[in-house]
Amino acid sequence: MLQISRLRNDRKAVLAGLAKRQFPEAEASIDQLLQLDDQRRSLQTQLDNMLAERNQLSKQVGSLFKQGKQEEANAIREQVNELKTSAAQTEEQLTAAKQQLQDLLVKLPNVPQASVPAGVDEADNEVYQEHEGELPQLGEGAKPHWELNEEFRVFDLELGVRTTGSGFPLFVGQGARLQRGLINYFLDRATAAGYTEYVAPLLVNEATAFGTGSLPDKEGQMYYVGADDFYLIPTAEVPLTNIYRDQILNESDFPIKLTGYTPCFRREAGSYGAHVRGLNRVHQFDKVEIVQIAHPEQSNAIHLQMLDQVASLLKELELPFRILRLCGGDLTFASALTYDFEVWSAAQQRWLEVSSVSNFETFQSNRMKLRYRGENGTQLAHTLNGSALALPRIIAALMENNQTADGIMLPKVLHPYVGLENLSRV
RNA sequence: GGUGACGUGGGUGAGUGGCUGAAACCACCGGUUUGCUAAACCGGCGUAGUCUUUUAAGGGCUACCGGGGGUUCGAAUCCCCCCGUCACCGCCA
Repeated sequence: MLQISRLRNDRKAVLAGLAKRQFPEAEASIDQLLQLDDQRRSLQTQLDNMLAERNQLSKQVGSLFKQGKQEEANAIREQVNELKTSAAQTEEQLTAAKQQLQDLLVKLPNVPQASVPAGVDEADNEVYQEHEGELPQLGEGAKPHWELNEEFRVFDLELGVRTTGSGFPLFVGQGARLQRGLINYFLDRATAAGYTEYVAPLLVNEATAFGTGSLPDKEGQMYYVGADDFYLIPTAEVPLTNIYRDQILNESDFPIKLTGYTPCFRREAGSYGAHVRGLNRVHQFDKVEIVQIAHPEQSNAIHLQMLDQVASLLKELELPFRILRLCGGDLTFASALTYDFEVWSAAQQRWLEVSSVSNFETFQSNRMKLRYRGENGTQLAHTLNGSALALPRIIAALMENNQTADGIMLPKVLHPYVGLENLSRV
């Protein structure tokens, strides 16, 4: 959520930023917001004045009663009663204005940073870091992971259909073991980098879903448990970042680094068709997330450190990858700057997104009221997060890129974690 | 799920209708004292909104004592609903 003061003081820059997102209604929206805010302030002042008068009169009533001046006291009581009626009206108007303001404000997406390229969709993303060297070539007969899976049975989608529905894979035997090994490996690397590990709830309340910006923007994309009014988390970012909701930190608390492994649940409504085969797109998947709460002046540097963290994982996994800087049109609602990591799938001959690392600046913290005490009083902190990493596509890429006649070779770093050097045909 | 007790500032904890945005203590910050550290002493110390030509520091007002609603001239204090914590009972991986 953007701050009204920013819309007011920095209108031009905000508009220029939002233009990169293909958000044509920005100008009308902002004008209306500023108008509503003027209205809100004037009503607030009116109401405050009425309440001040009421308070003062009420005090008089008290002392008049003590002096035994009943009649005078009763006269003032009358007066206050009249005042109460008009104050109630003003308050109603104020509440309405605030509500309108809020409803409009939460629909404005974050302002992209200057470095974000303008653009409509993923075709306009900018390659931030190209893959070094040649992309690996597989021999004749190389198979995509869903075909390999027929021989290796790493996962089972049909079993998922039986228990739940499409897009809920089960991992089986060596596949389950690989999954468990990857989670431990990712968590070990995160904690080694100073992130504190949490095991967080997978169901969150509305305030939490709102805090990170999943509501109202992604309402239909989250699974919702109506009986208890809970949402299934689409990422560990949601519970982890909200740990600090409504907090006022000290500058010395920075940086705050959190990590956690969770399953993630996404309805992915409307995303059927091409490129959703096998593990490419599923409703439930596992992910290790890293989150940082940062001082505003440090968030961009921290963002780059987080990129290094993710890059080092992919290097150790020996997977060819590149880093994209997302264009305005591809940026998620809450993000000011996002880098995507894509791993090359040699068998599918395409890049698969495996991680997204974003700086939200004050967009989430303004919703969460996550502040710190700084030199200029209390101000909003910055929040950042990234996947380090999401499992299914990593598994897909490992399967595809490392297929040999002797099985699927696992990178060295995973040997102790998985207890296997390669996956075998079953 | 049932019954009971409770929910006050970063913490402990006073406060049952006006003089309480809230005592006291602890923590924290600044200072005095001090070989160093500690102790002692003095001072400061909530958040948010709004108004204000405050040169700057600021000042005024409003709201907030789990959340929402009500009673009253006036609510942390009384009433109702909800949420949470704890204890016991029930159920249970």
